[in-house]
Amino acid sequence: MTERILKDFDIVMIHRSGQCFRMEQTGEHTCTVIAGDRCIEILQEGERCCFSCEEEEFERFWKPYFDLDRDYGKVKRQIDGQDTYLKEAAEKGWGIRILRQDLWEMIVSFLISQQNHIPRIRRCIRNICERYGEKKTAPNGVVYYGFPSPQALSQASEEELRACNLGYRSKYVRKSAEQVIQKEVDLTEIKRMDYQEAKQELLKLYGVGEKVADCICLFALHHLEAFPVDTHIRQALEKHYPQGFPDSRYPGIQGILQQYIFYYELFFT
DNA sequence: CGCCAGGGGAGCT
DNA sequence: AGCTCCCCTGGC
Repeated sequence: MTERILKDFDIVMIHRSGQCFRMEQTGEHTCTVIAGDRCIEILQEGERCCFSCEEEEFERFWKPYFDLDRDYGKVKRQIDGQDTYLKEAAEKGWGIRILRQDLWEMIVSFLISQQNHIPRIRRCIRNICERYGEKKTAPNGVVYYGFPSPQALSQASEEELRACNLGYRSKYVRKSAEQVIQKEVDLTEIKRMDYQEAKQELLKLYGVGEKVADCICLFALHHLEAFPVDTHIRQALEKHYPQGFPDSRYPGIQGILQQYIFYYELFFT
């Protein structure tokens, strides 16, 4: 068990922001998070947070995972005081953080996300994990499934993936898995690249376009300058930033602001 | 019940 | 650059 007082961190907000599809809210103040081959329970009451892991694992894995070394208060203070819309969005989205999730998992998750709702994305991912992932048991006895490897997913037939509810995205997942295995796209290399290079490389994957590539850059590679534009964001930009989002004012934190806007549009409009 | 949009992208023109 | 189809679930 690890206890911390954490400012600007709200586990329920992170869950609701929909960047992590393997997070489950189990109570008013509790969440379960599965990341890679780990599973953790988190209890939060105000700024008091309890993580069901040892100090060492918390420091080495979960602290970077939840981006706890970054000062999000500083991000808030950088927002243009005249920009009431963005200030409001940041206020309502307070506690959200940009996670550092697994690269392959984000590729598959955002391939599945297209033309899809968050509850269904979650269900699709649960299906493929239960079918193709490795079954594991947490120290507290909870059974969970790891995320299926590229090998495991490339061996699934398109029909089987459709049975997991992926629909026409099945062939995207299969082909991308194949491209990764063949090192046509090298995931290890991508992790070393800067934002622009990584994005170009990700666009080679079948089924990955601009928006999905940006989501992967943001949620797996932690390139905070990535600003994924989906239908919600596009509408918000047209309405509030007819001359375009002021990128140059917010170098290296656009992705965080995008999450505030996305969350605000999803829940408050 | 029917209708329709929903965290896009590929494959045409 | 613009258009159509991909699939299917939840909300109205």
